Amino acid sequence: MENKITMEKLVNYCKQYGFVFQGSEIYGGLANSWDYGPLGKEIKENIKKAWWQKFIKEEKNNYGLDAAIIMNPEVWVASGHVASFSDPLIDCKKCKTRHRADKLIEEATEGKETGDGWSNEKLEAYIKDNNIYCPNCGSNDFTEIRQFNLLFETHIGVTNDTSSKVYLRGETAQGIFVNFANVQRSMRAKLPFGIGQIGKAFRNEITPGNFIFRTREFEQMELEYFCKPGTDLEHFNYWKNNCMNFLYSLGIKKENLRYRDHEKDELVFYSKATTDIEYKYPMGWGELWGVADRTDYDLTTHQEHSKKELKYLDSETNEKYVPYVIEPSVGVDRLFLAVLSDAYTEEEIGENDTREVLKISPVLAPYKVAVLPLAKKYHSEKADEVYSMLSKNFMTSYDESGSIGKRYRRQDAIGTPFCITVDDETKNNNTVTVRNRDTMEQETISLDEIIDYINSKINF
RNA sequence: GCGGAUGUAGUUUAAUGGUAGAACCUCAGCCUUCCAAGCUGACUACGUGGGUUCGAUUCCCAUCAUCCGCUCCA
Repeated sequence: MENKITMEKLVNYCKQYGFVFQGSEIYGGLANSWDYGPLGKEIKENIKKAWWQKFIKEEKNNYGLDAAIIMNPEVWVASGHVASFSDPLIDCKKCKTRHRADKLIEEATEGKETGDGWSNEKLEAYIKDNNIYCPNCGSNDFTEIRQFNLLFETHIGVTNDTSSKVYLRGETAQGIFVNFANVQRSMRAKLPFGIGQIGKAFRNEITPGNFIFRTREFEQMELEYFCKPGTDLEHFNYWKNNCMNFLYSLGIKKENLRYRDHEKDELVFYSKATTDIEYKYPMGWGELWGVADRTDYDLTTHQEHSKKELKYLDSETNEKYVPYVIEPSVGVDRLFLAVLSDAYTEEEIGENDTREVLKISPVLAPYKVAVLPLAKKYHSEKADEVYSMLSKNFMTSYDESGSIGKRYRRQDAIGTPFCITVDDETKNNNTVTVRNRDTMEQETISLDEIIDYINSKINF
């Protein structure tokens, strides 16, 4: 039975309840920028906390890092981002198709000229002088070449001279690679070990879209797991499984998850093998988590460019080598999108009655508990006390407006797992009624036990 | 970046060359002691900027944003 939410509905839902708003909305927005509202911020934080718990805290040999967003620009030259993040693109004025200028030349000359490393002027001149035609419509009326560099550029200092040009990081991974030796030494780490990082990355995507699925500013949770060459496949498979199990543990439905191995011709140049964990988003299957065997590409290239040795001395064999690295990389925003679209449900209860329920894991729920005085007039004061007590332990919501049923529905819609009703019994016997989001069942619990009770249900 | 479509309260929508009506939501009051009750009232909208016109939410242009397709996707 498919109960899949449409993207349009999800966007409205997110706005309505304060999960995600359009960025800079009162100024007409900014394309593909989104702001996380009060509830979205909580979920995002919980997602990051869960990842950190699983991939850093609970792994004996994994360490955390928080590297700078703006790095020495040489980092991006070394990594290959500056060169291959930018393609010389050219548009056919007649049929409006877009082509890569170097590929046009390569195809037209059947490989005699590749256009590799040519300046834009040279590419343009060659296309003009040699009457290279648009493969789509046969015209040779092209626009000028435009360089699309996926890295955001900015400048350090007040003058915009090129020497001060820097980039916003296009991935958090490079911060890890350049700190490989620092972490290894300071933590006295032995292979295999991992370094993980959560942080923002920036890419000037040509076509972002699908809500928060692809944006120009996004947050990554990346682990770089360093290992001895030759053992990489074993670790690759281990992390593939681990990532999938993590998703299961967050309550994401198995039928909405799958592995997809990259084909040989699809692999990026540095990678030996890549498997995506895909999720069935409202718009269809799409990448959620990429697990890549990056070999020793990154450390080797940084070693060459920085002239600093990034080898590991294996104390067992007395060998020195550049470790291989397995990279499981997931976007916080994509995981957020997956979690929300997976949890959103419209449930029929009784005849002609539905309730909106966010069946999100209690671990990720923005509010863990809501305090509801049964009758505002008689129970608000006591409910305040209960709120004060709970809010020291949990994200707690408070609502005294409307009927009790209405308030349950509001909490259902934002995924609060427990509603605590304060009534005369609370005043007289120190007990509250706890109502469960999923079962809609109630039980009576003493106020003395309530914190332990909730804790037992929401811990990861 | 190209092509197409769209743009009215938070949401869904109605009508109109003479500045807009509703439903849901929200809020307040009355009522109400456990699953969207009722009554009364309140708040809130023509994406933005130009142009045509006596007068534009309506027509035209630009712009911004969203959606679909193309392109791209370290």
